[in-house]
Amino acid sequence: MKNKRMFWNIVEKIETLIDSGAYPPGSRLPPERELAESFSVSRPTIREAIIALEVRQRVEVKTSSGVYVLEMKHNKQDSKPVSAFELTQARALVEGEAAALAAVTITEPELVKLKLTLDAMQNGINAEQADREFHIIISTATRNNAILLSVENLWKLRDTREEIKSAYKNVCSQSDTDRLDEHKAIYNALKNRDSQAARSAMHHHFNRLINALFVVSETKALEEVRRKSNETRGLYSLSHLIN
Amino acid sequence: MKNKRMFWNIVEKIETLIDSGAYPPGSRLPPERELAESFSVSRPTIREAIIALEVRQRVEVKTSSGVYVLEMKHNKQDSKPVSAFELTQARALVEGEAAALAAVTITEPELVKLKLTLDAMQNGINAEQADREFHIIISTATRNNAILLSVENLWKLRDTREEIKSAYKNVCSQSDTDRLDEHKAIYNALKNRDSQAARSAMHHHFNRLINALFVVSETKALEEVRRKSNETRGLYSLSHLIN
DNA sequence: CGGAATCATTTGGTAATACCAATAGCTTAA
DNA sequence: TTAAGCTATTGGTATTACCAAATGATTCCG
Repeated sequence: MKNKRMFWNIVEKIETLIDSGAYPPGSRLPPERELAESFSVSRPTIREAIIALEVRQRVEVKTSSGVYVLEMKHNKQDSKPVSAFELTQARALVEGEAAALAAVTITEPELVKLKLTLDAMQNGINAEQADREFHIIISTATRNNAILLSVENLWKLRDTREEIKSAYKNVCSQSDTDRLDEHKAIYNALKNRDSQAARSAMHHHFNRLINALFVVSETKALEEVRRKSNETRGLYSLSHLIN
Repeated sequence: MKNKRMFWNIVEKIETLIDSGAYPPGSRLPPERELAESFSVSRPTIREAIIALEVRQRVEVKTSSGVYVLEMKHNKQDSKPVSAFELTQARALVEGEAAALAAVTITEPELVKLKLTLDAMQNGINAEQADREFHIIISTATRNNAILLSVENLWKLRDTREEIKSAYKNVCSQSDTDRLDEHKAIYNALKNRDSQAARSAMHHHFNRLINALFVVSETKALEEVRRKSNETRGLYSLSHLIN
């Protein structure tokens, strides 16, 4: 445990103090010497911790005046909560359009690479990796970096939210064959340069995912949760997109 | 100049050295004591600089071994070039779907707020601000934070890329009335809860934008050609032969 | 001769201390 | 009452020392 250097512990403690409200934004931290004594470490260690906090934009150091707590805007939790359902719906919309666009812009080499991810997934080796590549290749094939960035951002969202990751984990491990079939359908649509079919296949792909997520959440939840689930099902429906 | 604390200067110097290739990723930096001597500062100052670099994920410190340069993945390189065309196309797709979804989820208060942005735009006060609010309100109305985040990210892209900002500036300043009419069309579609119409109206909105961007870029390209031809005209001039 | 144990050196980690410079608050003098 | 100046506070930097872990060379044993 003590493998971490001392100053990281101090950083953690000070951050905890700040978050707890002991030192609200704008207020001044105790002098370095005091902190050193109260944490039973030397002053250099305290300085290192403060510098780490400064680089993280949690505090601002004013020479000869003190260390002041900053408002945390850009760095931390301005991130609105995003559920697995929201993420999936967003992916359906964005990647559906990406697929429709890619159908007319995808190149032969990219089709080959897509096929490779299908094979990898079929063989069960690195299925998750293959899944990600599949979607990224399609986004790249749009020849539009803004779209690629959007899709990548949604993946990043999936990676950073623990609850989303676990929800996806439950779903993906079950229905490997479904996923593979859907990827094949998307691939075929792209190969045929059929925008409509590509979009539709992508929508079905995510629609199945959303339903699976609901099944999982319903299975896991108690009666009351199930009731709420049914209420929100309408909210995240893709029915307006699916014929 | 020397207002900045010493260690920031050191951070800068070391980063420059790393970027210059003197210390490629994976390589080890000189020992702290050496760095201290070569930069003519004390060892604590070097340590502070290294800690700043560590927090920034530029280097990794291995106790008793050395500090090693990291691959810079997360921080930099999202610098894929994005043109105004790509951004606009992406916005058309994403916000088109957002509008279609919002048509069935938007609330009355949100419709009122949308109307207010129309009025503001009509009066010409803070037109840009009103424009942004219009699109953000619709994204919010989807009840999907993942979609809202995607739209916000695209706006952020617009704000951070200088060339995109100027391109948009040229276009927006011209066709105020077009933009207002299109916003009204979108608003009406949402008010009528017509998904198809909302998507279509949003697409038309961005389609006009793309066309306008083309006109601008063609104009600029023409100017560029003319400028270059004037340059080369001098270069290949025969005037010195002609009395 | 070769592999493994050992030891010394290197290198970062932490502490203690001293002094400097800028700030901020208080005191004092006009 | 106000402004000037002084002083204690506080961060900035340097120096020194010692510790612990990692590394590499050396040596010893099989």
